[in-house]
Amino acid sequence: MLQVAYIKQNTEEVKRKLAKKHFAETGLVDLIVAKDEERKSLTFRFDETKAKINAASKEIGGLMAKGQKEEAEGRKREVEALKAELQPVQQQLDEAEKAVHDLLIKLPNLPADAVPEGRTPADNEVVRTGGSKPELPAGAVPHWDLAKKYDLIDFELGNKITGSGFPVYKNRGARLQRALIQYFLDYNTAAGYTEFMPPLMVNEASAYGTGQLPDKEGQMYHATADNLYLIPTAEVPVTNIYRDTILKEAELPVKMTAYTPCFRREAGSYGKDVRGLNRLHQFDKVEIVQLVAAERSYEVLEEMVVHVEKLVQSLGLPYRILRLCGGDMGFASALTYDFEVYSAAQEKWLEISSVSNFESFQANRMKIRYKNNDGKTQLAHSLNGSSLALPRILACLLENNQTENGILLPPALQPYFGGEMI
RNA sequence: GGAAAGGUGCCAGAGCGGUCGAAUGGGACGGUCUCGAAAACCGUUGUAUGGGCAACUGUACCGAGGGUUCGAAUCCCUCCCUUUCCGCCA
Repeated sequence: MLQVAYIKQNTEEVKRKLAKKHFAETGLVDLIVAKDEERKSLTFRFDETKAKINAASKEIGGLMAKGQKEEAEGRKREVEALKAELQPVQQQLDEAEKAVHDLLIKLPNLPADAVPEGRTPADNEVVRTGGSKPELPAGAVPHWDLAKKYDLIDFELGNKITGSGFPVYKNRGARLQRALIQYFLDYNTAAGYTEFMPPLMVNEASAYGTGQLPDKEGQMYHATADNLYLIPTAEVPVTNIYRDTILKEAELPVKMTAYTPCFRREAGSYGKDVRGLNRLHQFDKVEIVQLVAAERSYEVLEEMVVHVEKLVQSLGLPYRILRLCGGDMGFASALTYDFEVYSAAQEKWLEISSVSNFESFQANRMKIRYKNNDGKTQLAHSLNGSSLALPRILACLLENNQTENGILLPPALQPYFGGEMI
């Protein structure tokens, strides 16, 4: 959520930046400014009247103590009148506050200057590429065939137990998942991230905090009997650890990592790219989250990108890093880098990580603040990224490393898996 | 699921319906002392939002939302949550 004060001071800039994100309703900006002015003057009137009432009530206390009953009664009638006067003001004030808030949460975060212009994924900017596309042996097949051939994943069984998009990993497929999770977590903790195992269900306040609610409600599985949501990413419970807290600047940066399954209803998913592991309702992911001082967030973003990049490199996968254009970015993000790896048999780039700086957008919703060294309290900046999402990594590992004798695992993974080949 | 208790500041923990933003203790921070540290002593230790150049000051906030009252942390109602005991159970 953007800060009203910022919007009021930089109205034109806000509109221009929203346009870059292809946010259509820039008229909301003027509405917010107007509503907030209304809120402010109502607040003034409310406070003024309330101050009179409080003062009079105090006097009544004194008069009663001295036994001056008639005087007290007189003051009481005055207060009654003031209260009648206050009542409609209070009502209007409540409405104005709610209106400002309801408008504010409709605005997406502003894109950073580095964000490329553009509307669709085709406009994303390739920042770097690495690795090289492998020469596949004759008769190379996509991962869903390999998964069957080596008995690693049973998609049909998942259909039976739950439904499509819930694969069952088995044998060395399950073992490889475990190895990847362990490897990713070790890699992250070695870089100073503290490991968490958070709840996989969150309450409304948490889902609101990271921006899943109110707009993206359809994306989450909702346990209505208890009003809890299955997490679409570890970002939700992990970032919410610090909801409503004021840190000391010395405590920053807060670096957290967590492995969790992620659940996505993907309500609006188009029937494309859904084969095999490409798009699932439940998948595993290791996430990294940082809370940092405002001045440092872009520096940290680059650090996180390099961190993820080295991890991808260690898996020996061909990859590219994209800077997302205004139209393709997420609602809450100010700058996002997507990582894609090349799935050689499908001949497709698959997104396996998204690293974003949210600046103070999430922190403002969650009230994550820090007291800086001058003693001033301000909003922290939050960042997160996948490090990494498992299914598509698995798909690439299988496809890119297939040989006639089996699948050769990258050296970094072998000790975790306990073998070289599948 | 049944029964009971309770939700107050960073934590613990007081709080006859009026002067309570809230005692006290601990912690943290600053200072005195010290070669340095500990101890001791002194001081500081809210958030949000208005007004003011500032000093300062108004308002709101004691789980959330309503209500009673001139006045609510204190009384009433609803909801949420926590703890303990019983039941069930990995």
